[in-house]
Amino acid sequence: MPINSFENYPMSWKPQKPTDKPLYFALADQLEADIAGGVLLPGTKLPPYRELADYLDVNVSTITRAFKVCKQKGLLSGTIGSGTFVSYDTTPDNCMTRRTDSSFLVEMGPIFPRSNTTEDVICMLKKMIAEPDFGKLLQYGNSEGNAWQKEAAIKLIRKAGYDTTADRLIPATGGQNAIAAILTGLFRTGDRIGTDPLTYPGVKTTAKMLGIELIPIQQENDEISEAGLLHACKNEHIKGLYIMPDYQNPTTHTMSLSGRKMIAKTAKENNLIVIEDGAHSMLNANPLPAVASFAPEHTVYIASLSKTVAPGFRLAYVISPLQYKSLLSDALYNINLSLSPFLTELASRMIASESVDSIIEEHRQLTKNRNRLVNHYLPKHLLIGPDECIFRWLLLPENYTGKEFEKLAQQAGVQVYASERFAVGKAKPPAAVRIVVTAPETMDELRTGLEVLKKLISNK
Amino acid sequence: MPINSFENYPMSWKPQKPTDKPLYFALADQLEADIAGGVLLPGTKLPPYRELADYLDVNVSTITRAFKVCKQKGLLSGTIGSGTFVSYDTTPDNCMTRRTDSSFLVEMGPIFPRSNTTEDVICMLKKMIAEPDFGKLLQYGNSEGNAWQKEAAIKLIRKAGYDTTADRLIPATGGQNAIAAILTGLFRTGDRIGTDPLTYPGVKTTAKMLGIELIPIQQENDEISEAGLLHACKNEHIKGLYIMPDYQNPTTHTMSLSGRKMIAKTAKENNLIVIEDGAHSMLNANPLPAVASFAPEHTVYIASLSKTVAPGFRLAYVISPLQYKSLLSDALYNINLSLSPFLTELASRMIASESVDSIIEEHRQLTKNRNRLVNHYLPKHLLIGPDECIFRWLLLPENYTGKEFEKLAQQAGVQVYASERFAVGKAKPPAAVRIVVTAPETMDELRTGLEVLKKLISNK
DNA sequence: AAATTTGTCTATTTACATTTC
DNA sequence: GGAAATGTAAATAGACAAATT
Repeated sequence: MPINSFENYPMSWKPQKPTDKPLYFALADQLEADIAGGVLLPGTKLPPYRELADYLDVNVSTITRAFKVCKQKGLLSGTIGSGTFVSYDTTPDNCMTRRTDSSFLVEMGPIFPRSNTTEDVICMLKKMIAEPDFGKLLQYGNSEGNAWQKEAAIKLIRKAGYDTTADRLIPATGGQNAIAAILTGLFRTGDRIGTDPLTYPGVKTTAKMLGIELIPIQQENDEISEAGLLHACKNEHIKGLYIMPDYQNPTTHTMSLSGRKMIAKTAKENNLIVIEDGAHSMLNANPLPAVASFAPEHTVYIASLSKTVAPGFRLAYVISPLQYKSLLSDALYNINLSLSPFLTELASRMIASESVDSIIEEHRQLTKNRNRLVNHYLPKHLLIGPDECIFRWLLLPENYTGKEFEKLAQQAGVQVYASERFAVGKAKPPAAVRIVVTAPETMDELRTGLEVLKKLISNK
Repeated sequence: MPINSFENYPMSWKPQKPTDKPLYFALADQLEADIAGGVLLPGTKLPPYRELADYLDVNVSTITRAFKVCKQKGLLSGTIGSGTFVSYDTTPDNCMTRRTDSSFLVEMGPIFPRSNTTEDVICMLKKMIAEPDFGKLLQYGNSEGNAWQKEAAIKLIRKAGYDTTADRLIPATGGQNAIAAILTGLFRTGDRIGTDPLTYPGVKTTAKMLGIELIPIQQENDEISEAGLLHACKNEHIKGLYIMPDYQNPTTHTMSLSGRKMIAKTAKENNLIVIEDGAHSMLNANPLPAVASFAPEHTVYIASLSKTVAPGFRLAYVISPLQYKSLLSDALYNINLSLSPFLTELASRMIASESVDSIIEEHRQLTKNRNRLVNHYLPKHLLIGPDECIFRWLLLPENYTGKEFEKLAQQAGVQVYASERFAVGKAKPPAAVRIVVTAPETMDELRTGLEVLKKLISNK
């Protein structure tokens, strides 16, 4: 029997004690239902384990076990000393690809590059078809890709700030595919990975699916701090760290050289697996060296070739430390079996072609042009991010939350993504939204969208 | 302190008690190392939990926990009453795609279809390139695929024995990709899935990676028996069942109508998720109805379109019960983001084209022709499987194990796959190998391979 | 047929380390 | 700066159920 009566003490959550199901299981279920049902709001502090245990007349460990289930689902986030909180990173609708039913919306939500390579691709295709060996590309391929394809990739990746070798390359069908393979191949349910407090939602959903806990790392000057990282290594036992050093999604922040070196050093000293997502590194004409350059044996680098050069071709490379190569190869094999040799060949030829530099440059120009329009419409002091970045981070006036703004914008016909979509853990996300400047089909559409956003901001 | 001295009792495994690491962890590690190192051979019976606990002077539960880790890795397999055994399903080299360095080998190991559609594809490509909307196929696609593509797929899947609707279809990049998505989306670490005692290795490796335990189901007349399935539901708490009803890999068995109905019925009654792999269903000109036909709300059907019609195009469809649709869509999104719209369009057009029937028929003829040659070389009483199947199951004479035979064949220049590669759990796999008759590039190569196999069989 | 063997599972015990106040 | 609050995790206890003998 409970010793104290808690009827006088306000408890933020009062679960029922079940009779049929296992206790820990039933508690986890109730908690999940109450979070989903809005009974428990993000940021809510839950009662201490011992208090709950006392209230239900069970042992502390039973509470621990119940809460662990929810933590692996990304619903809770706790710290010794301060307590357990409901996470902000609930992701009801996280779809990042274009909705089919929303042609009436100005789309500035999901990240779409806008590069027109149609003519070049057609030209390349015609050449390929005419070659005598074309038929071979329609059979099953080997899983590795061939030598010249890798060399072409290496040449391109060098431009993104990482100089590597062919024996470390493993092809994947796009950056998200690479992330999924890395998380399944190198991590297991219950493992923890550090991230920025706001991070790419594709990592959030995948980690959630696999039961991997994401731990937000404390920042300083908008990037991961040494103290925060060390703290997470020591106290949260993180096994890996996911970062996007160039034009971080969604904050657009580019990590300093010293920050990169610090992460490399810390990774080596604490045997961390750094997952470095180079998704946007190619946008930069003069990128800083990748973290992988400083710690190649502790960094898995993701080079997404589809973004600028060959959109829609679904080709990325994982550049693996030698120690993890076979695990990663196996994981990619388990997920994909093999890539389409035809598509790989086509994408590789595009990458290796003479026009590749001009394609990239053209894309940069287009992005700058669009951003000029964005700068024109939106107030400078609220708009974060350089003109080369294909998305911007828009801070909101007082009394808006990102979520509210997203909804209002949607009602006004413009899709943007609120900061809540990117939030990891219990910390309240800032009032901000991400706007993808290259997503609207035309300049006119972009203008329409910006006008709506401008009006919404001025209203408050 | 241990009460008894076990020095007089032979214990099949005597672990060290560690001092530094956690007990359960260290024990799991030792066990894994000893299995990998050959100290513990497949089939070995380990000491009972209580005996080990007594010997190490720890609690039974500690042993349970240590062994659980290994079970999730597929290394152990235990039953109440009979004890714990080292599994046969160790998979050192399970790569099913063509090796790059083995052009000197006659390849009859991995499953390659051999269908020549080059001319048709070139024709289709030329048409597509000329169309004004071609450029759209090079952008990011929506994740769902469009309506006519789905209709084309449905028409084809109907020929494989399952009549379904477009709202259940989710595209994937090939059958293995579909399996990975189903296992990550609908199952979690620690869940159990029933399989045939010999099953497709792609499921084995993926399950192992995800910590999902595969439970072999007892058979009767070469297919899963009702008693065996019920037993696994009740006692092993399986949450799913993986089956390949047509030309089962590797035994070539095609499941009876009553077997299909039994599985559908049992799945409904026990709320099982049946994963029905239709990989080879299209090989059959008159297939029986799919299990999914009898239990559409409990069966996730995998329709692999790449195998016969569009090899190398990496297109498959997951046909999902409505209750699991969003979980599976999310999982495929997390793994792939989206498919290449270009490749999907190309493959879909091939599937929808008028020549699709003749392509399939041609492939069937080719397979039959090759199998006639196989029948000619190998003894009838050892050779399992119909002439329409692209692989055969070769029983071996006494004193061979599959593994030994595979090795000898390899040394003689022929690659086949031993039964051990397909084995699940502790049961000793039969002495047999799988030979893929469509894998060799030419008829001559096939003949060369068969001559080698024939000689090896006669020698003993 | 009953007793014994054997694995499974939830909940508890206990020690521990960090953060907060 | 020390005590209290708080979460973590390994190991144990004990009830349970199936398979074997």
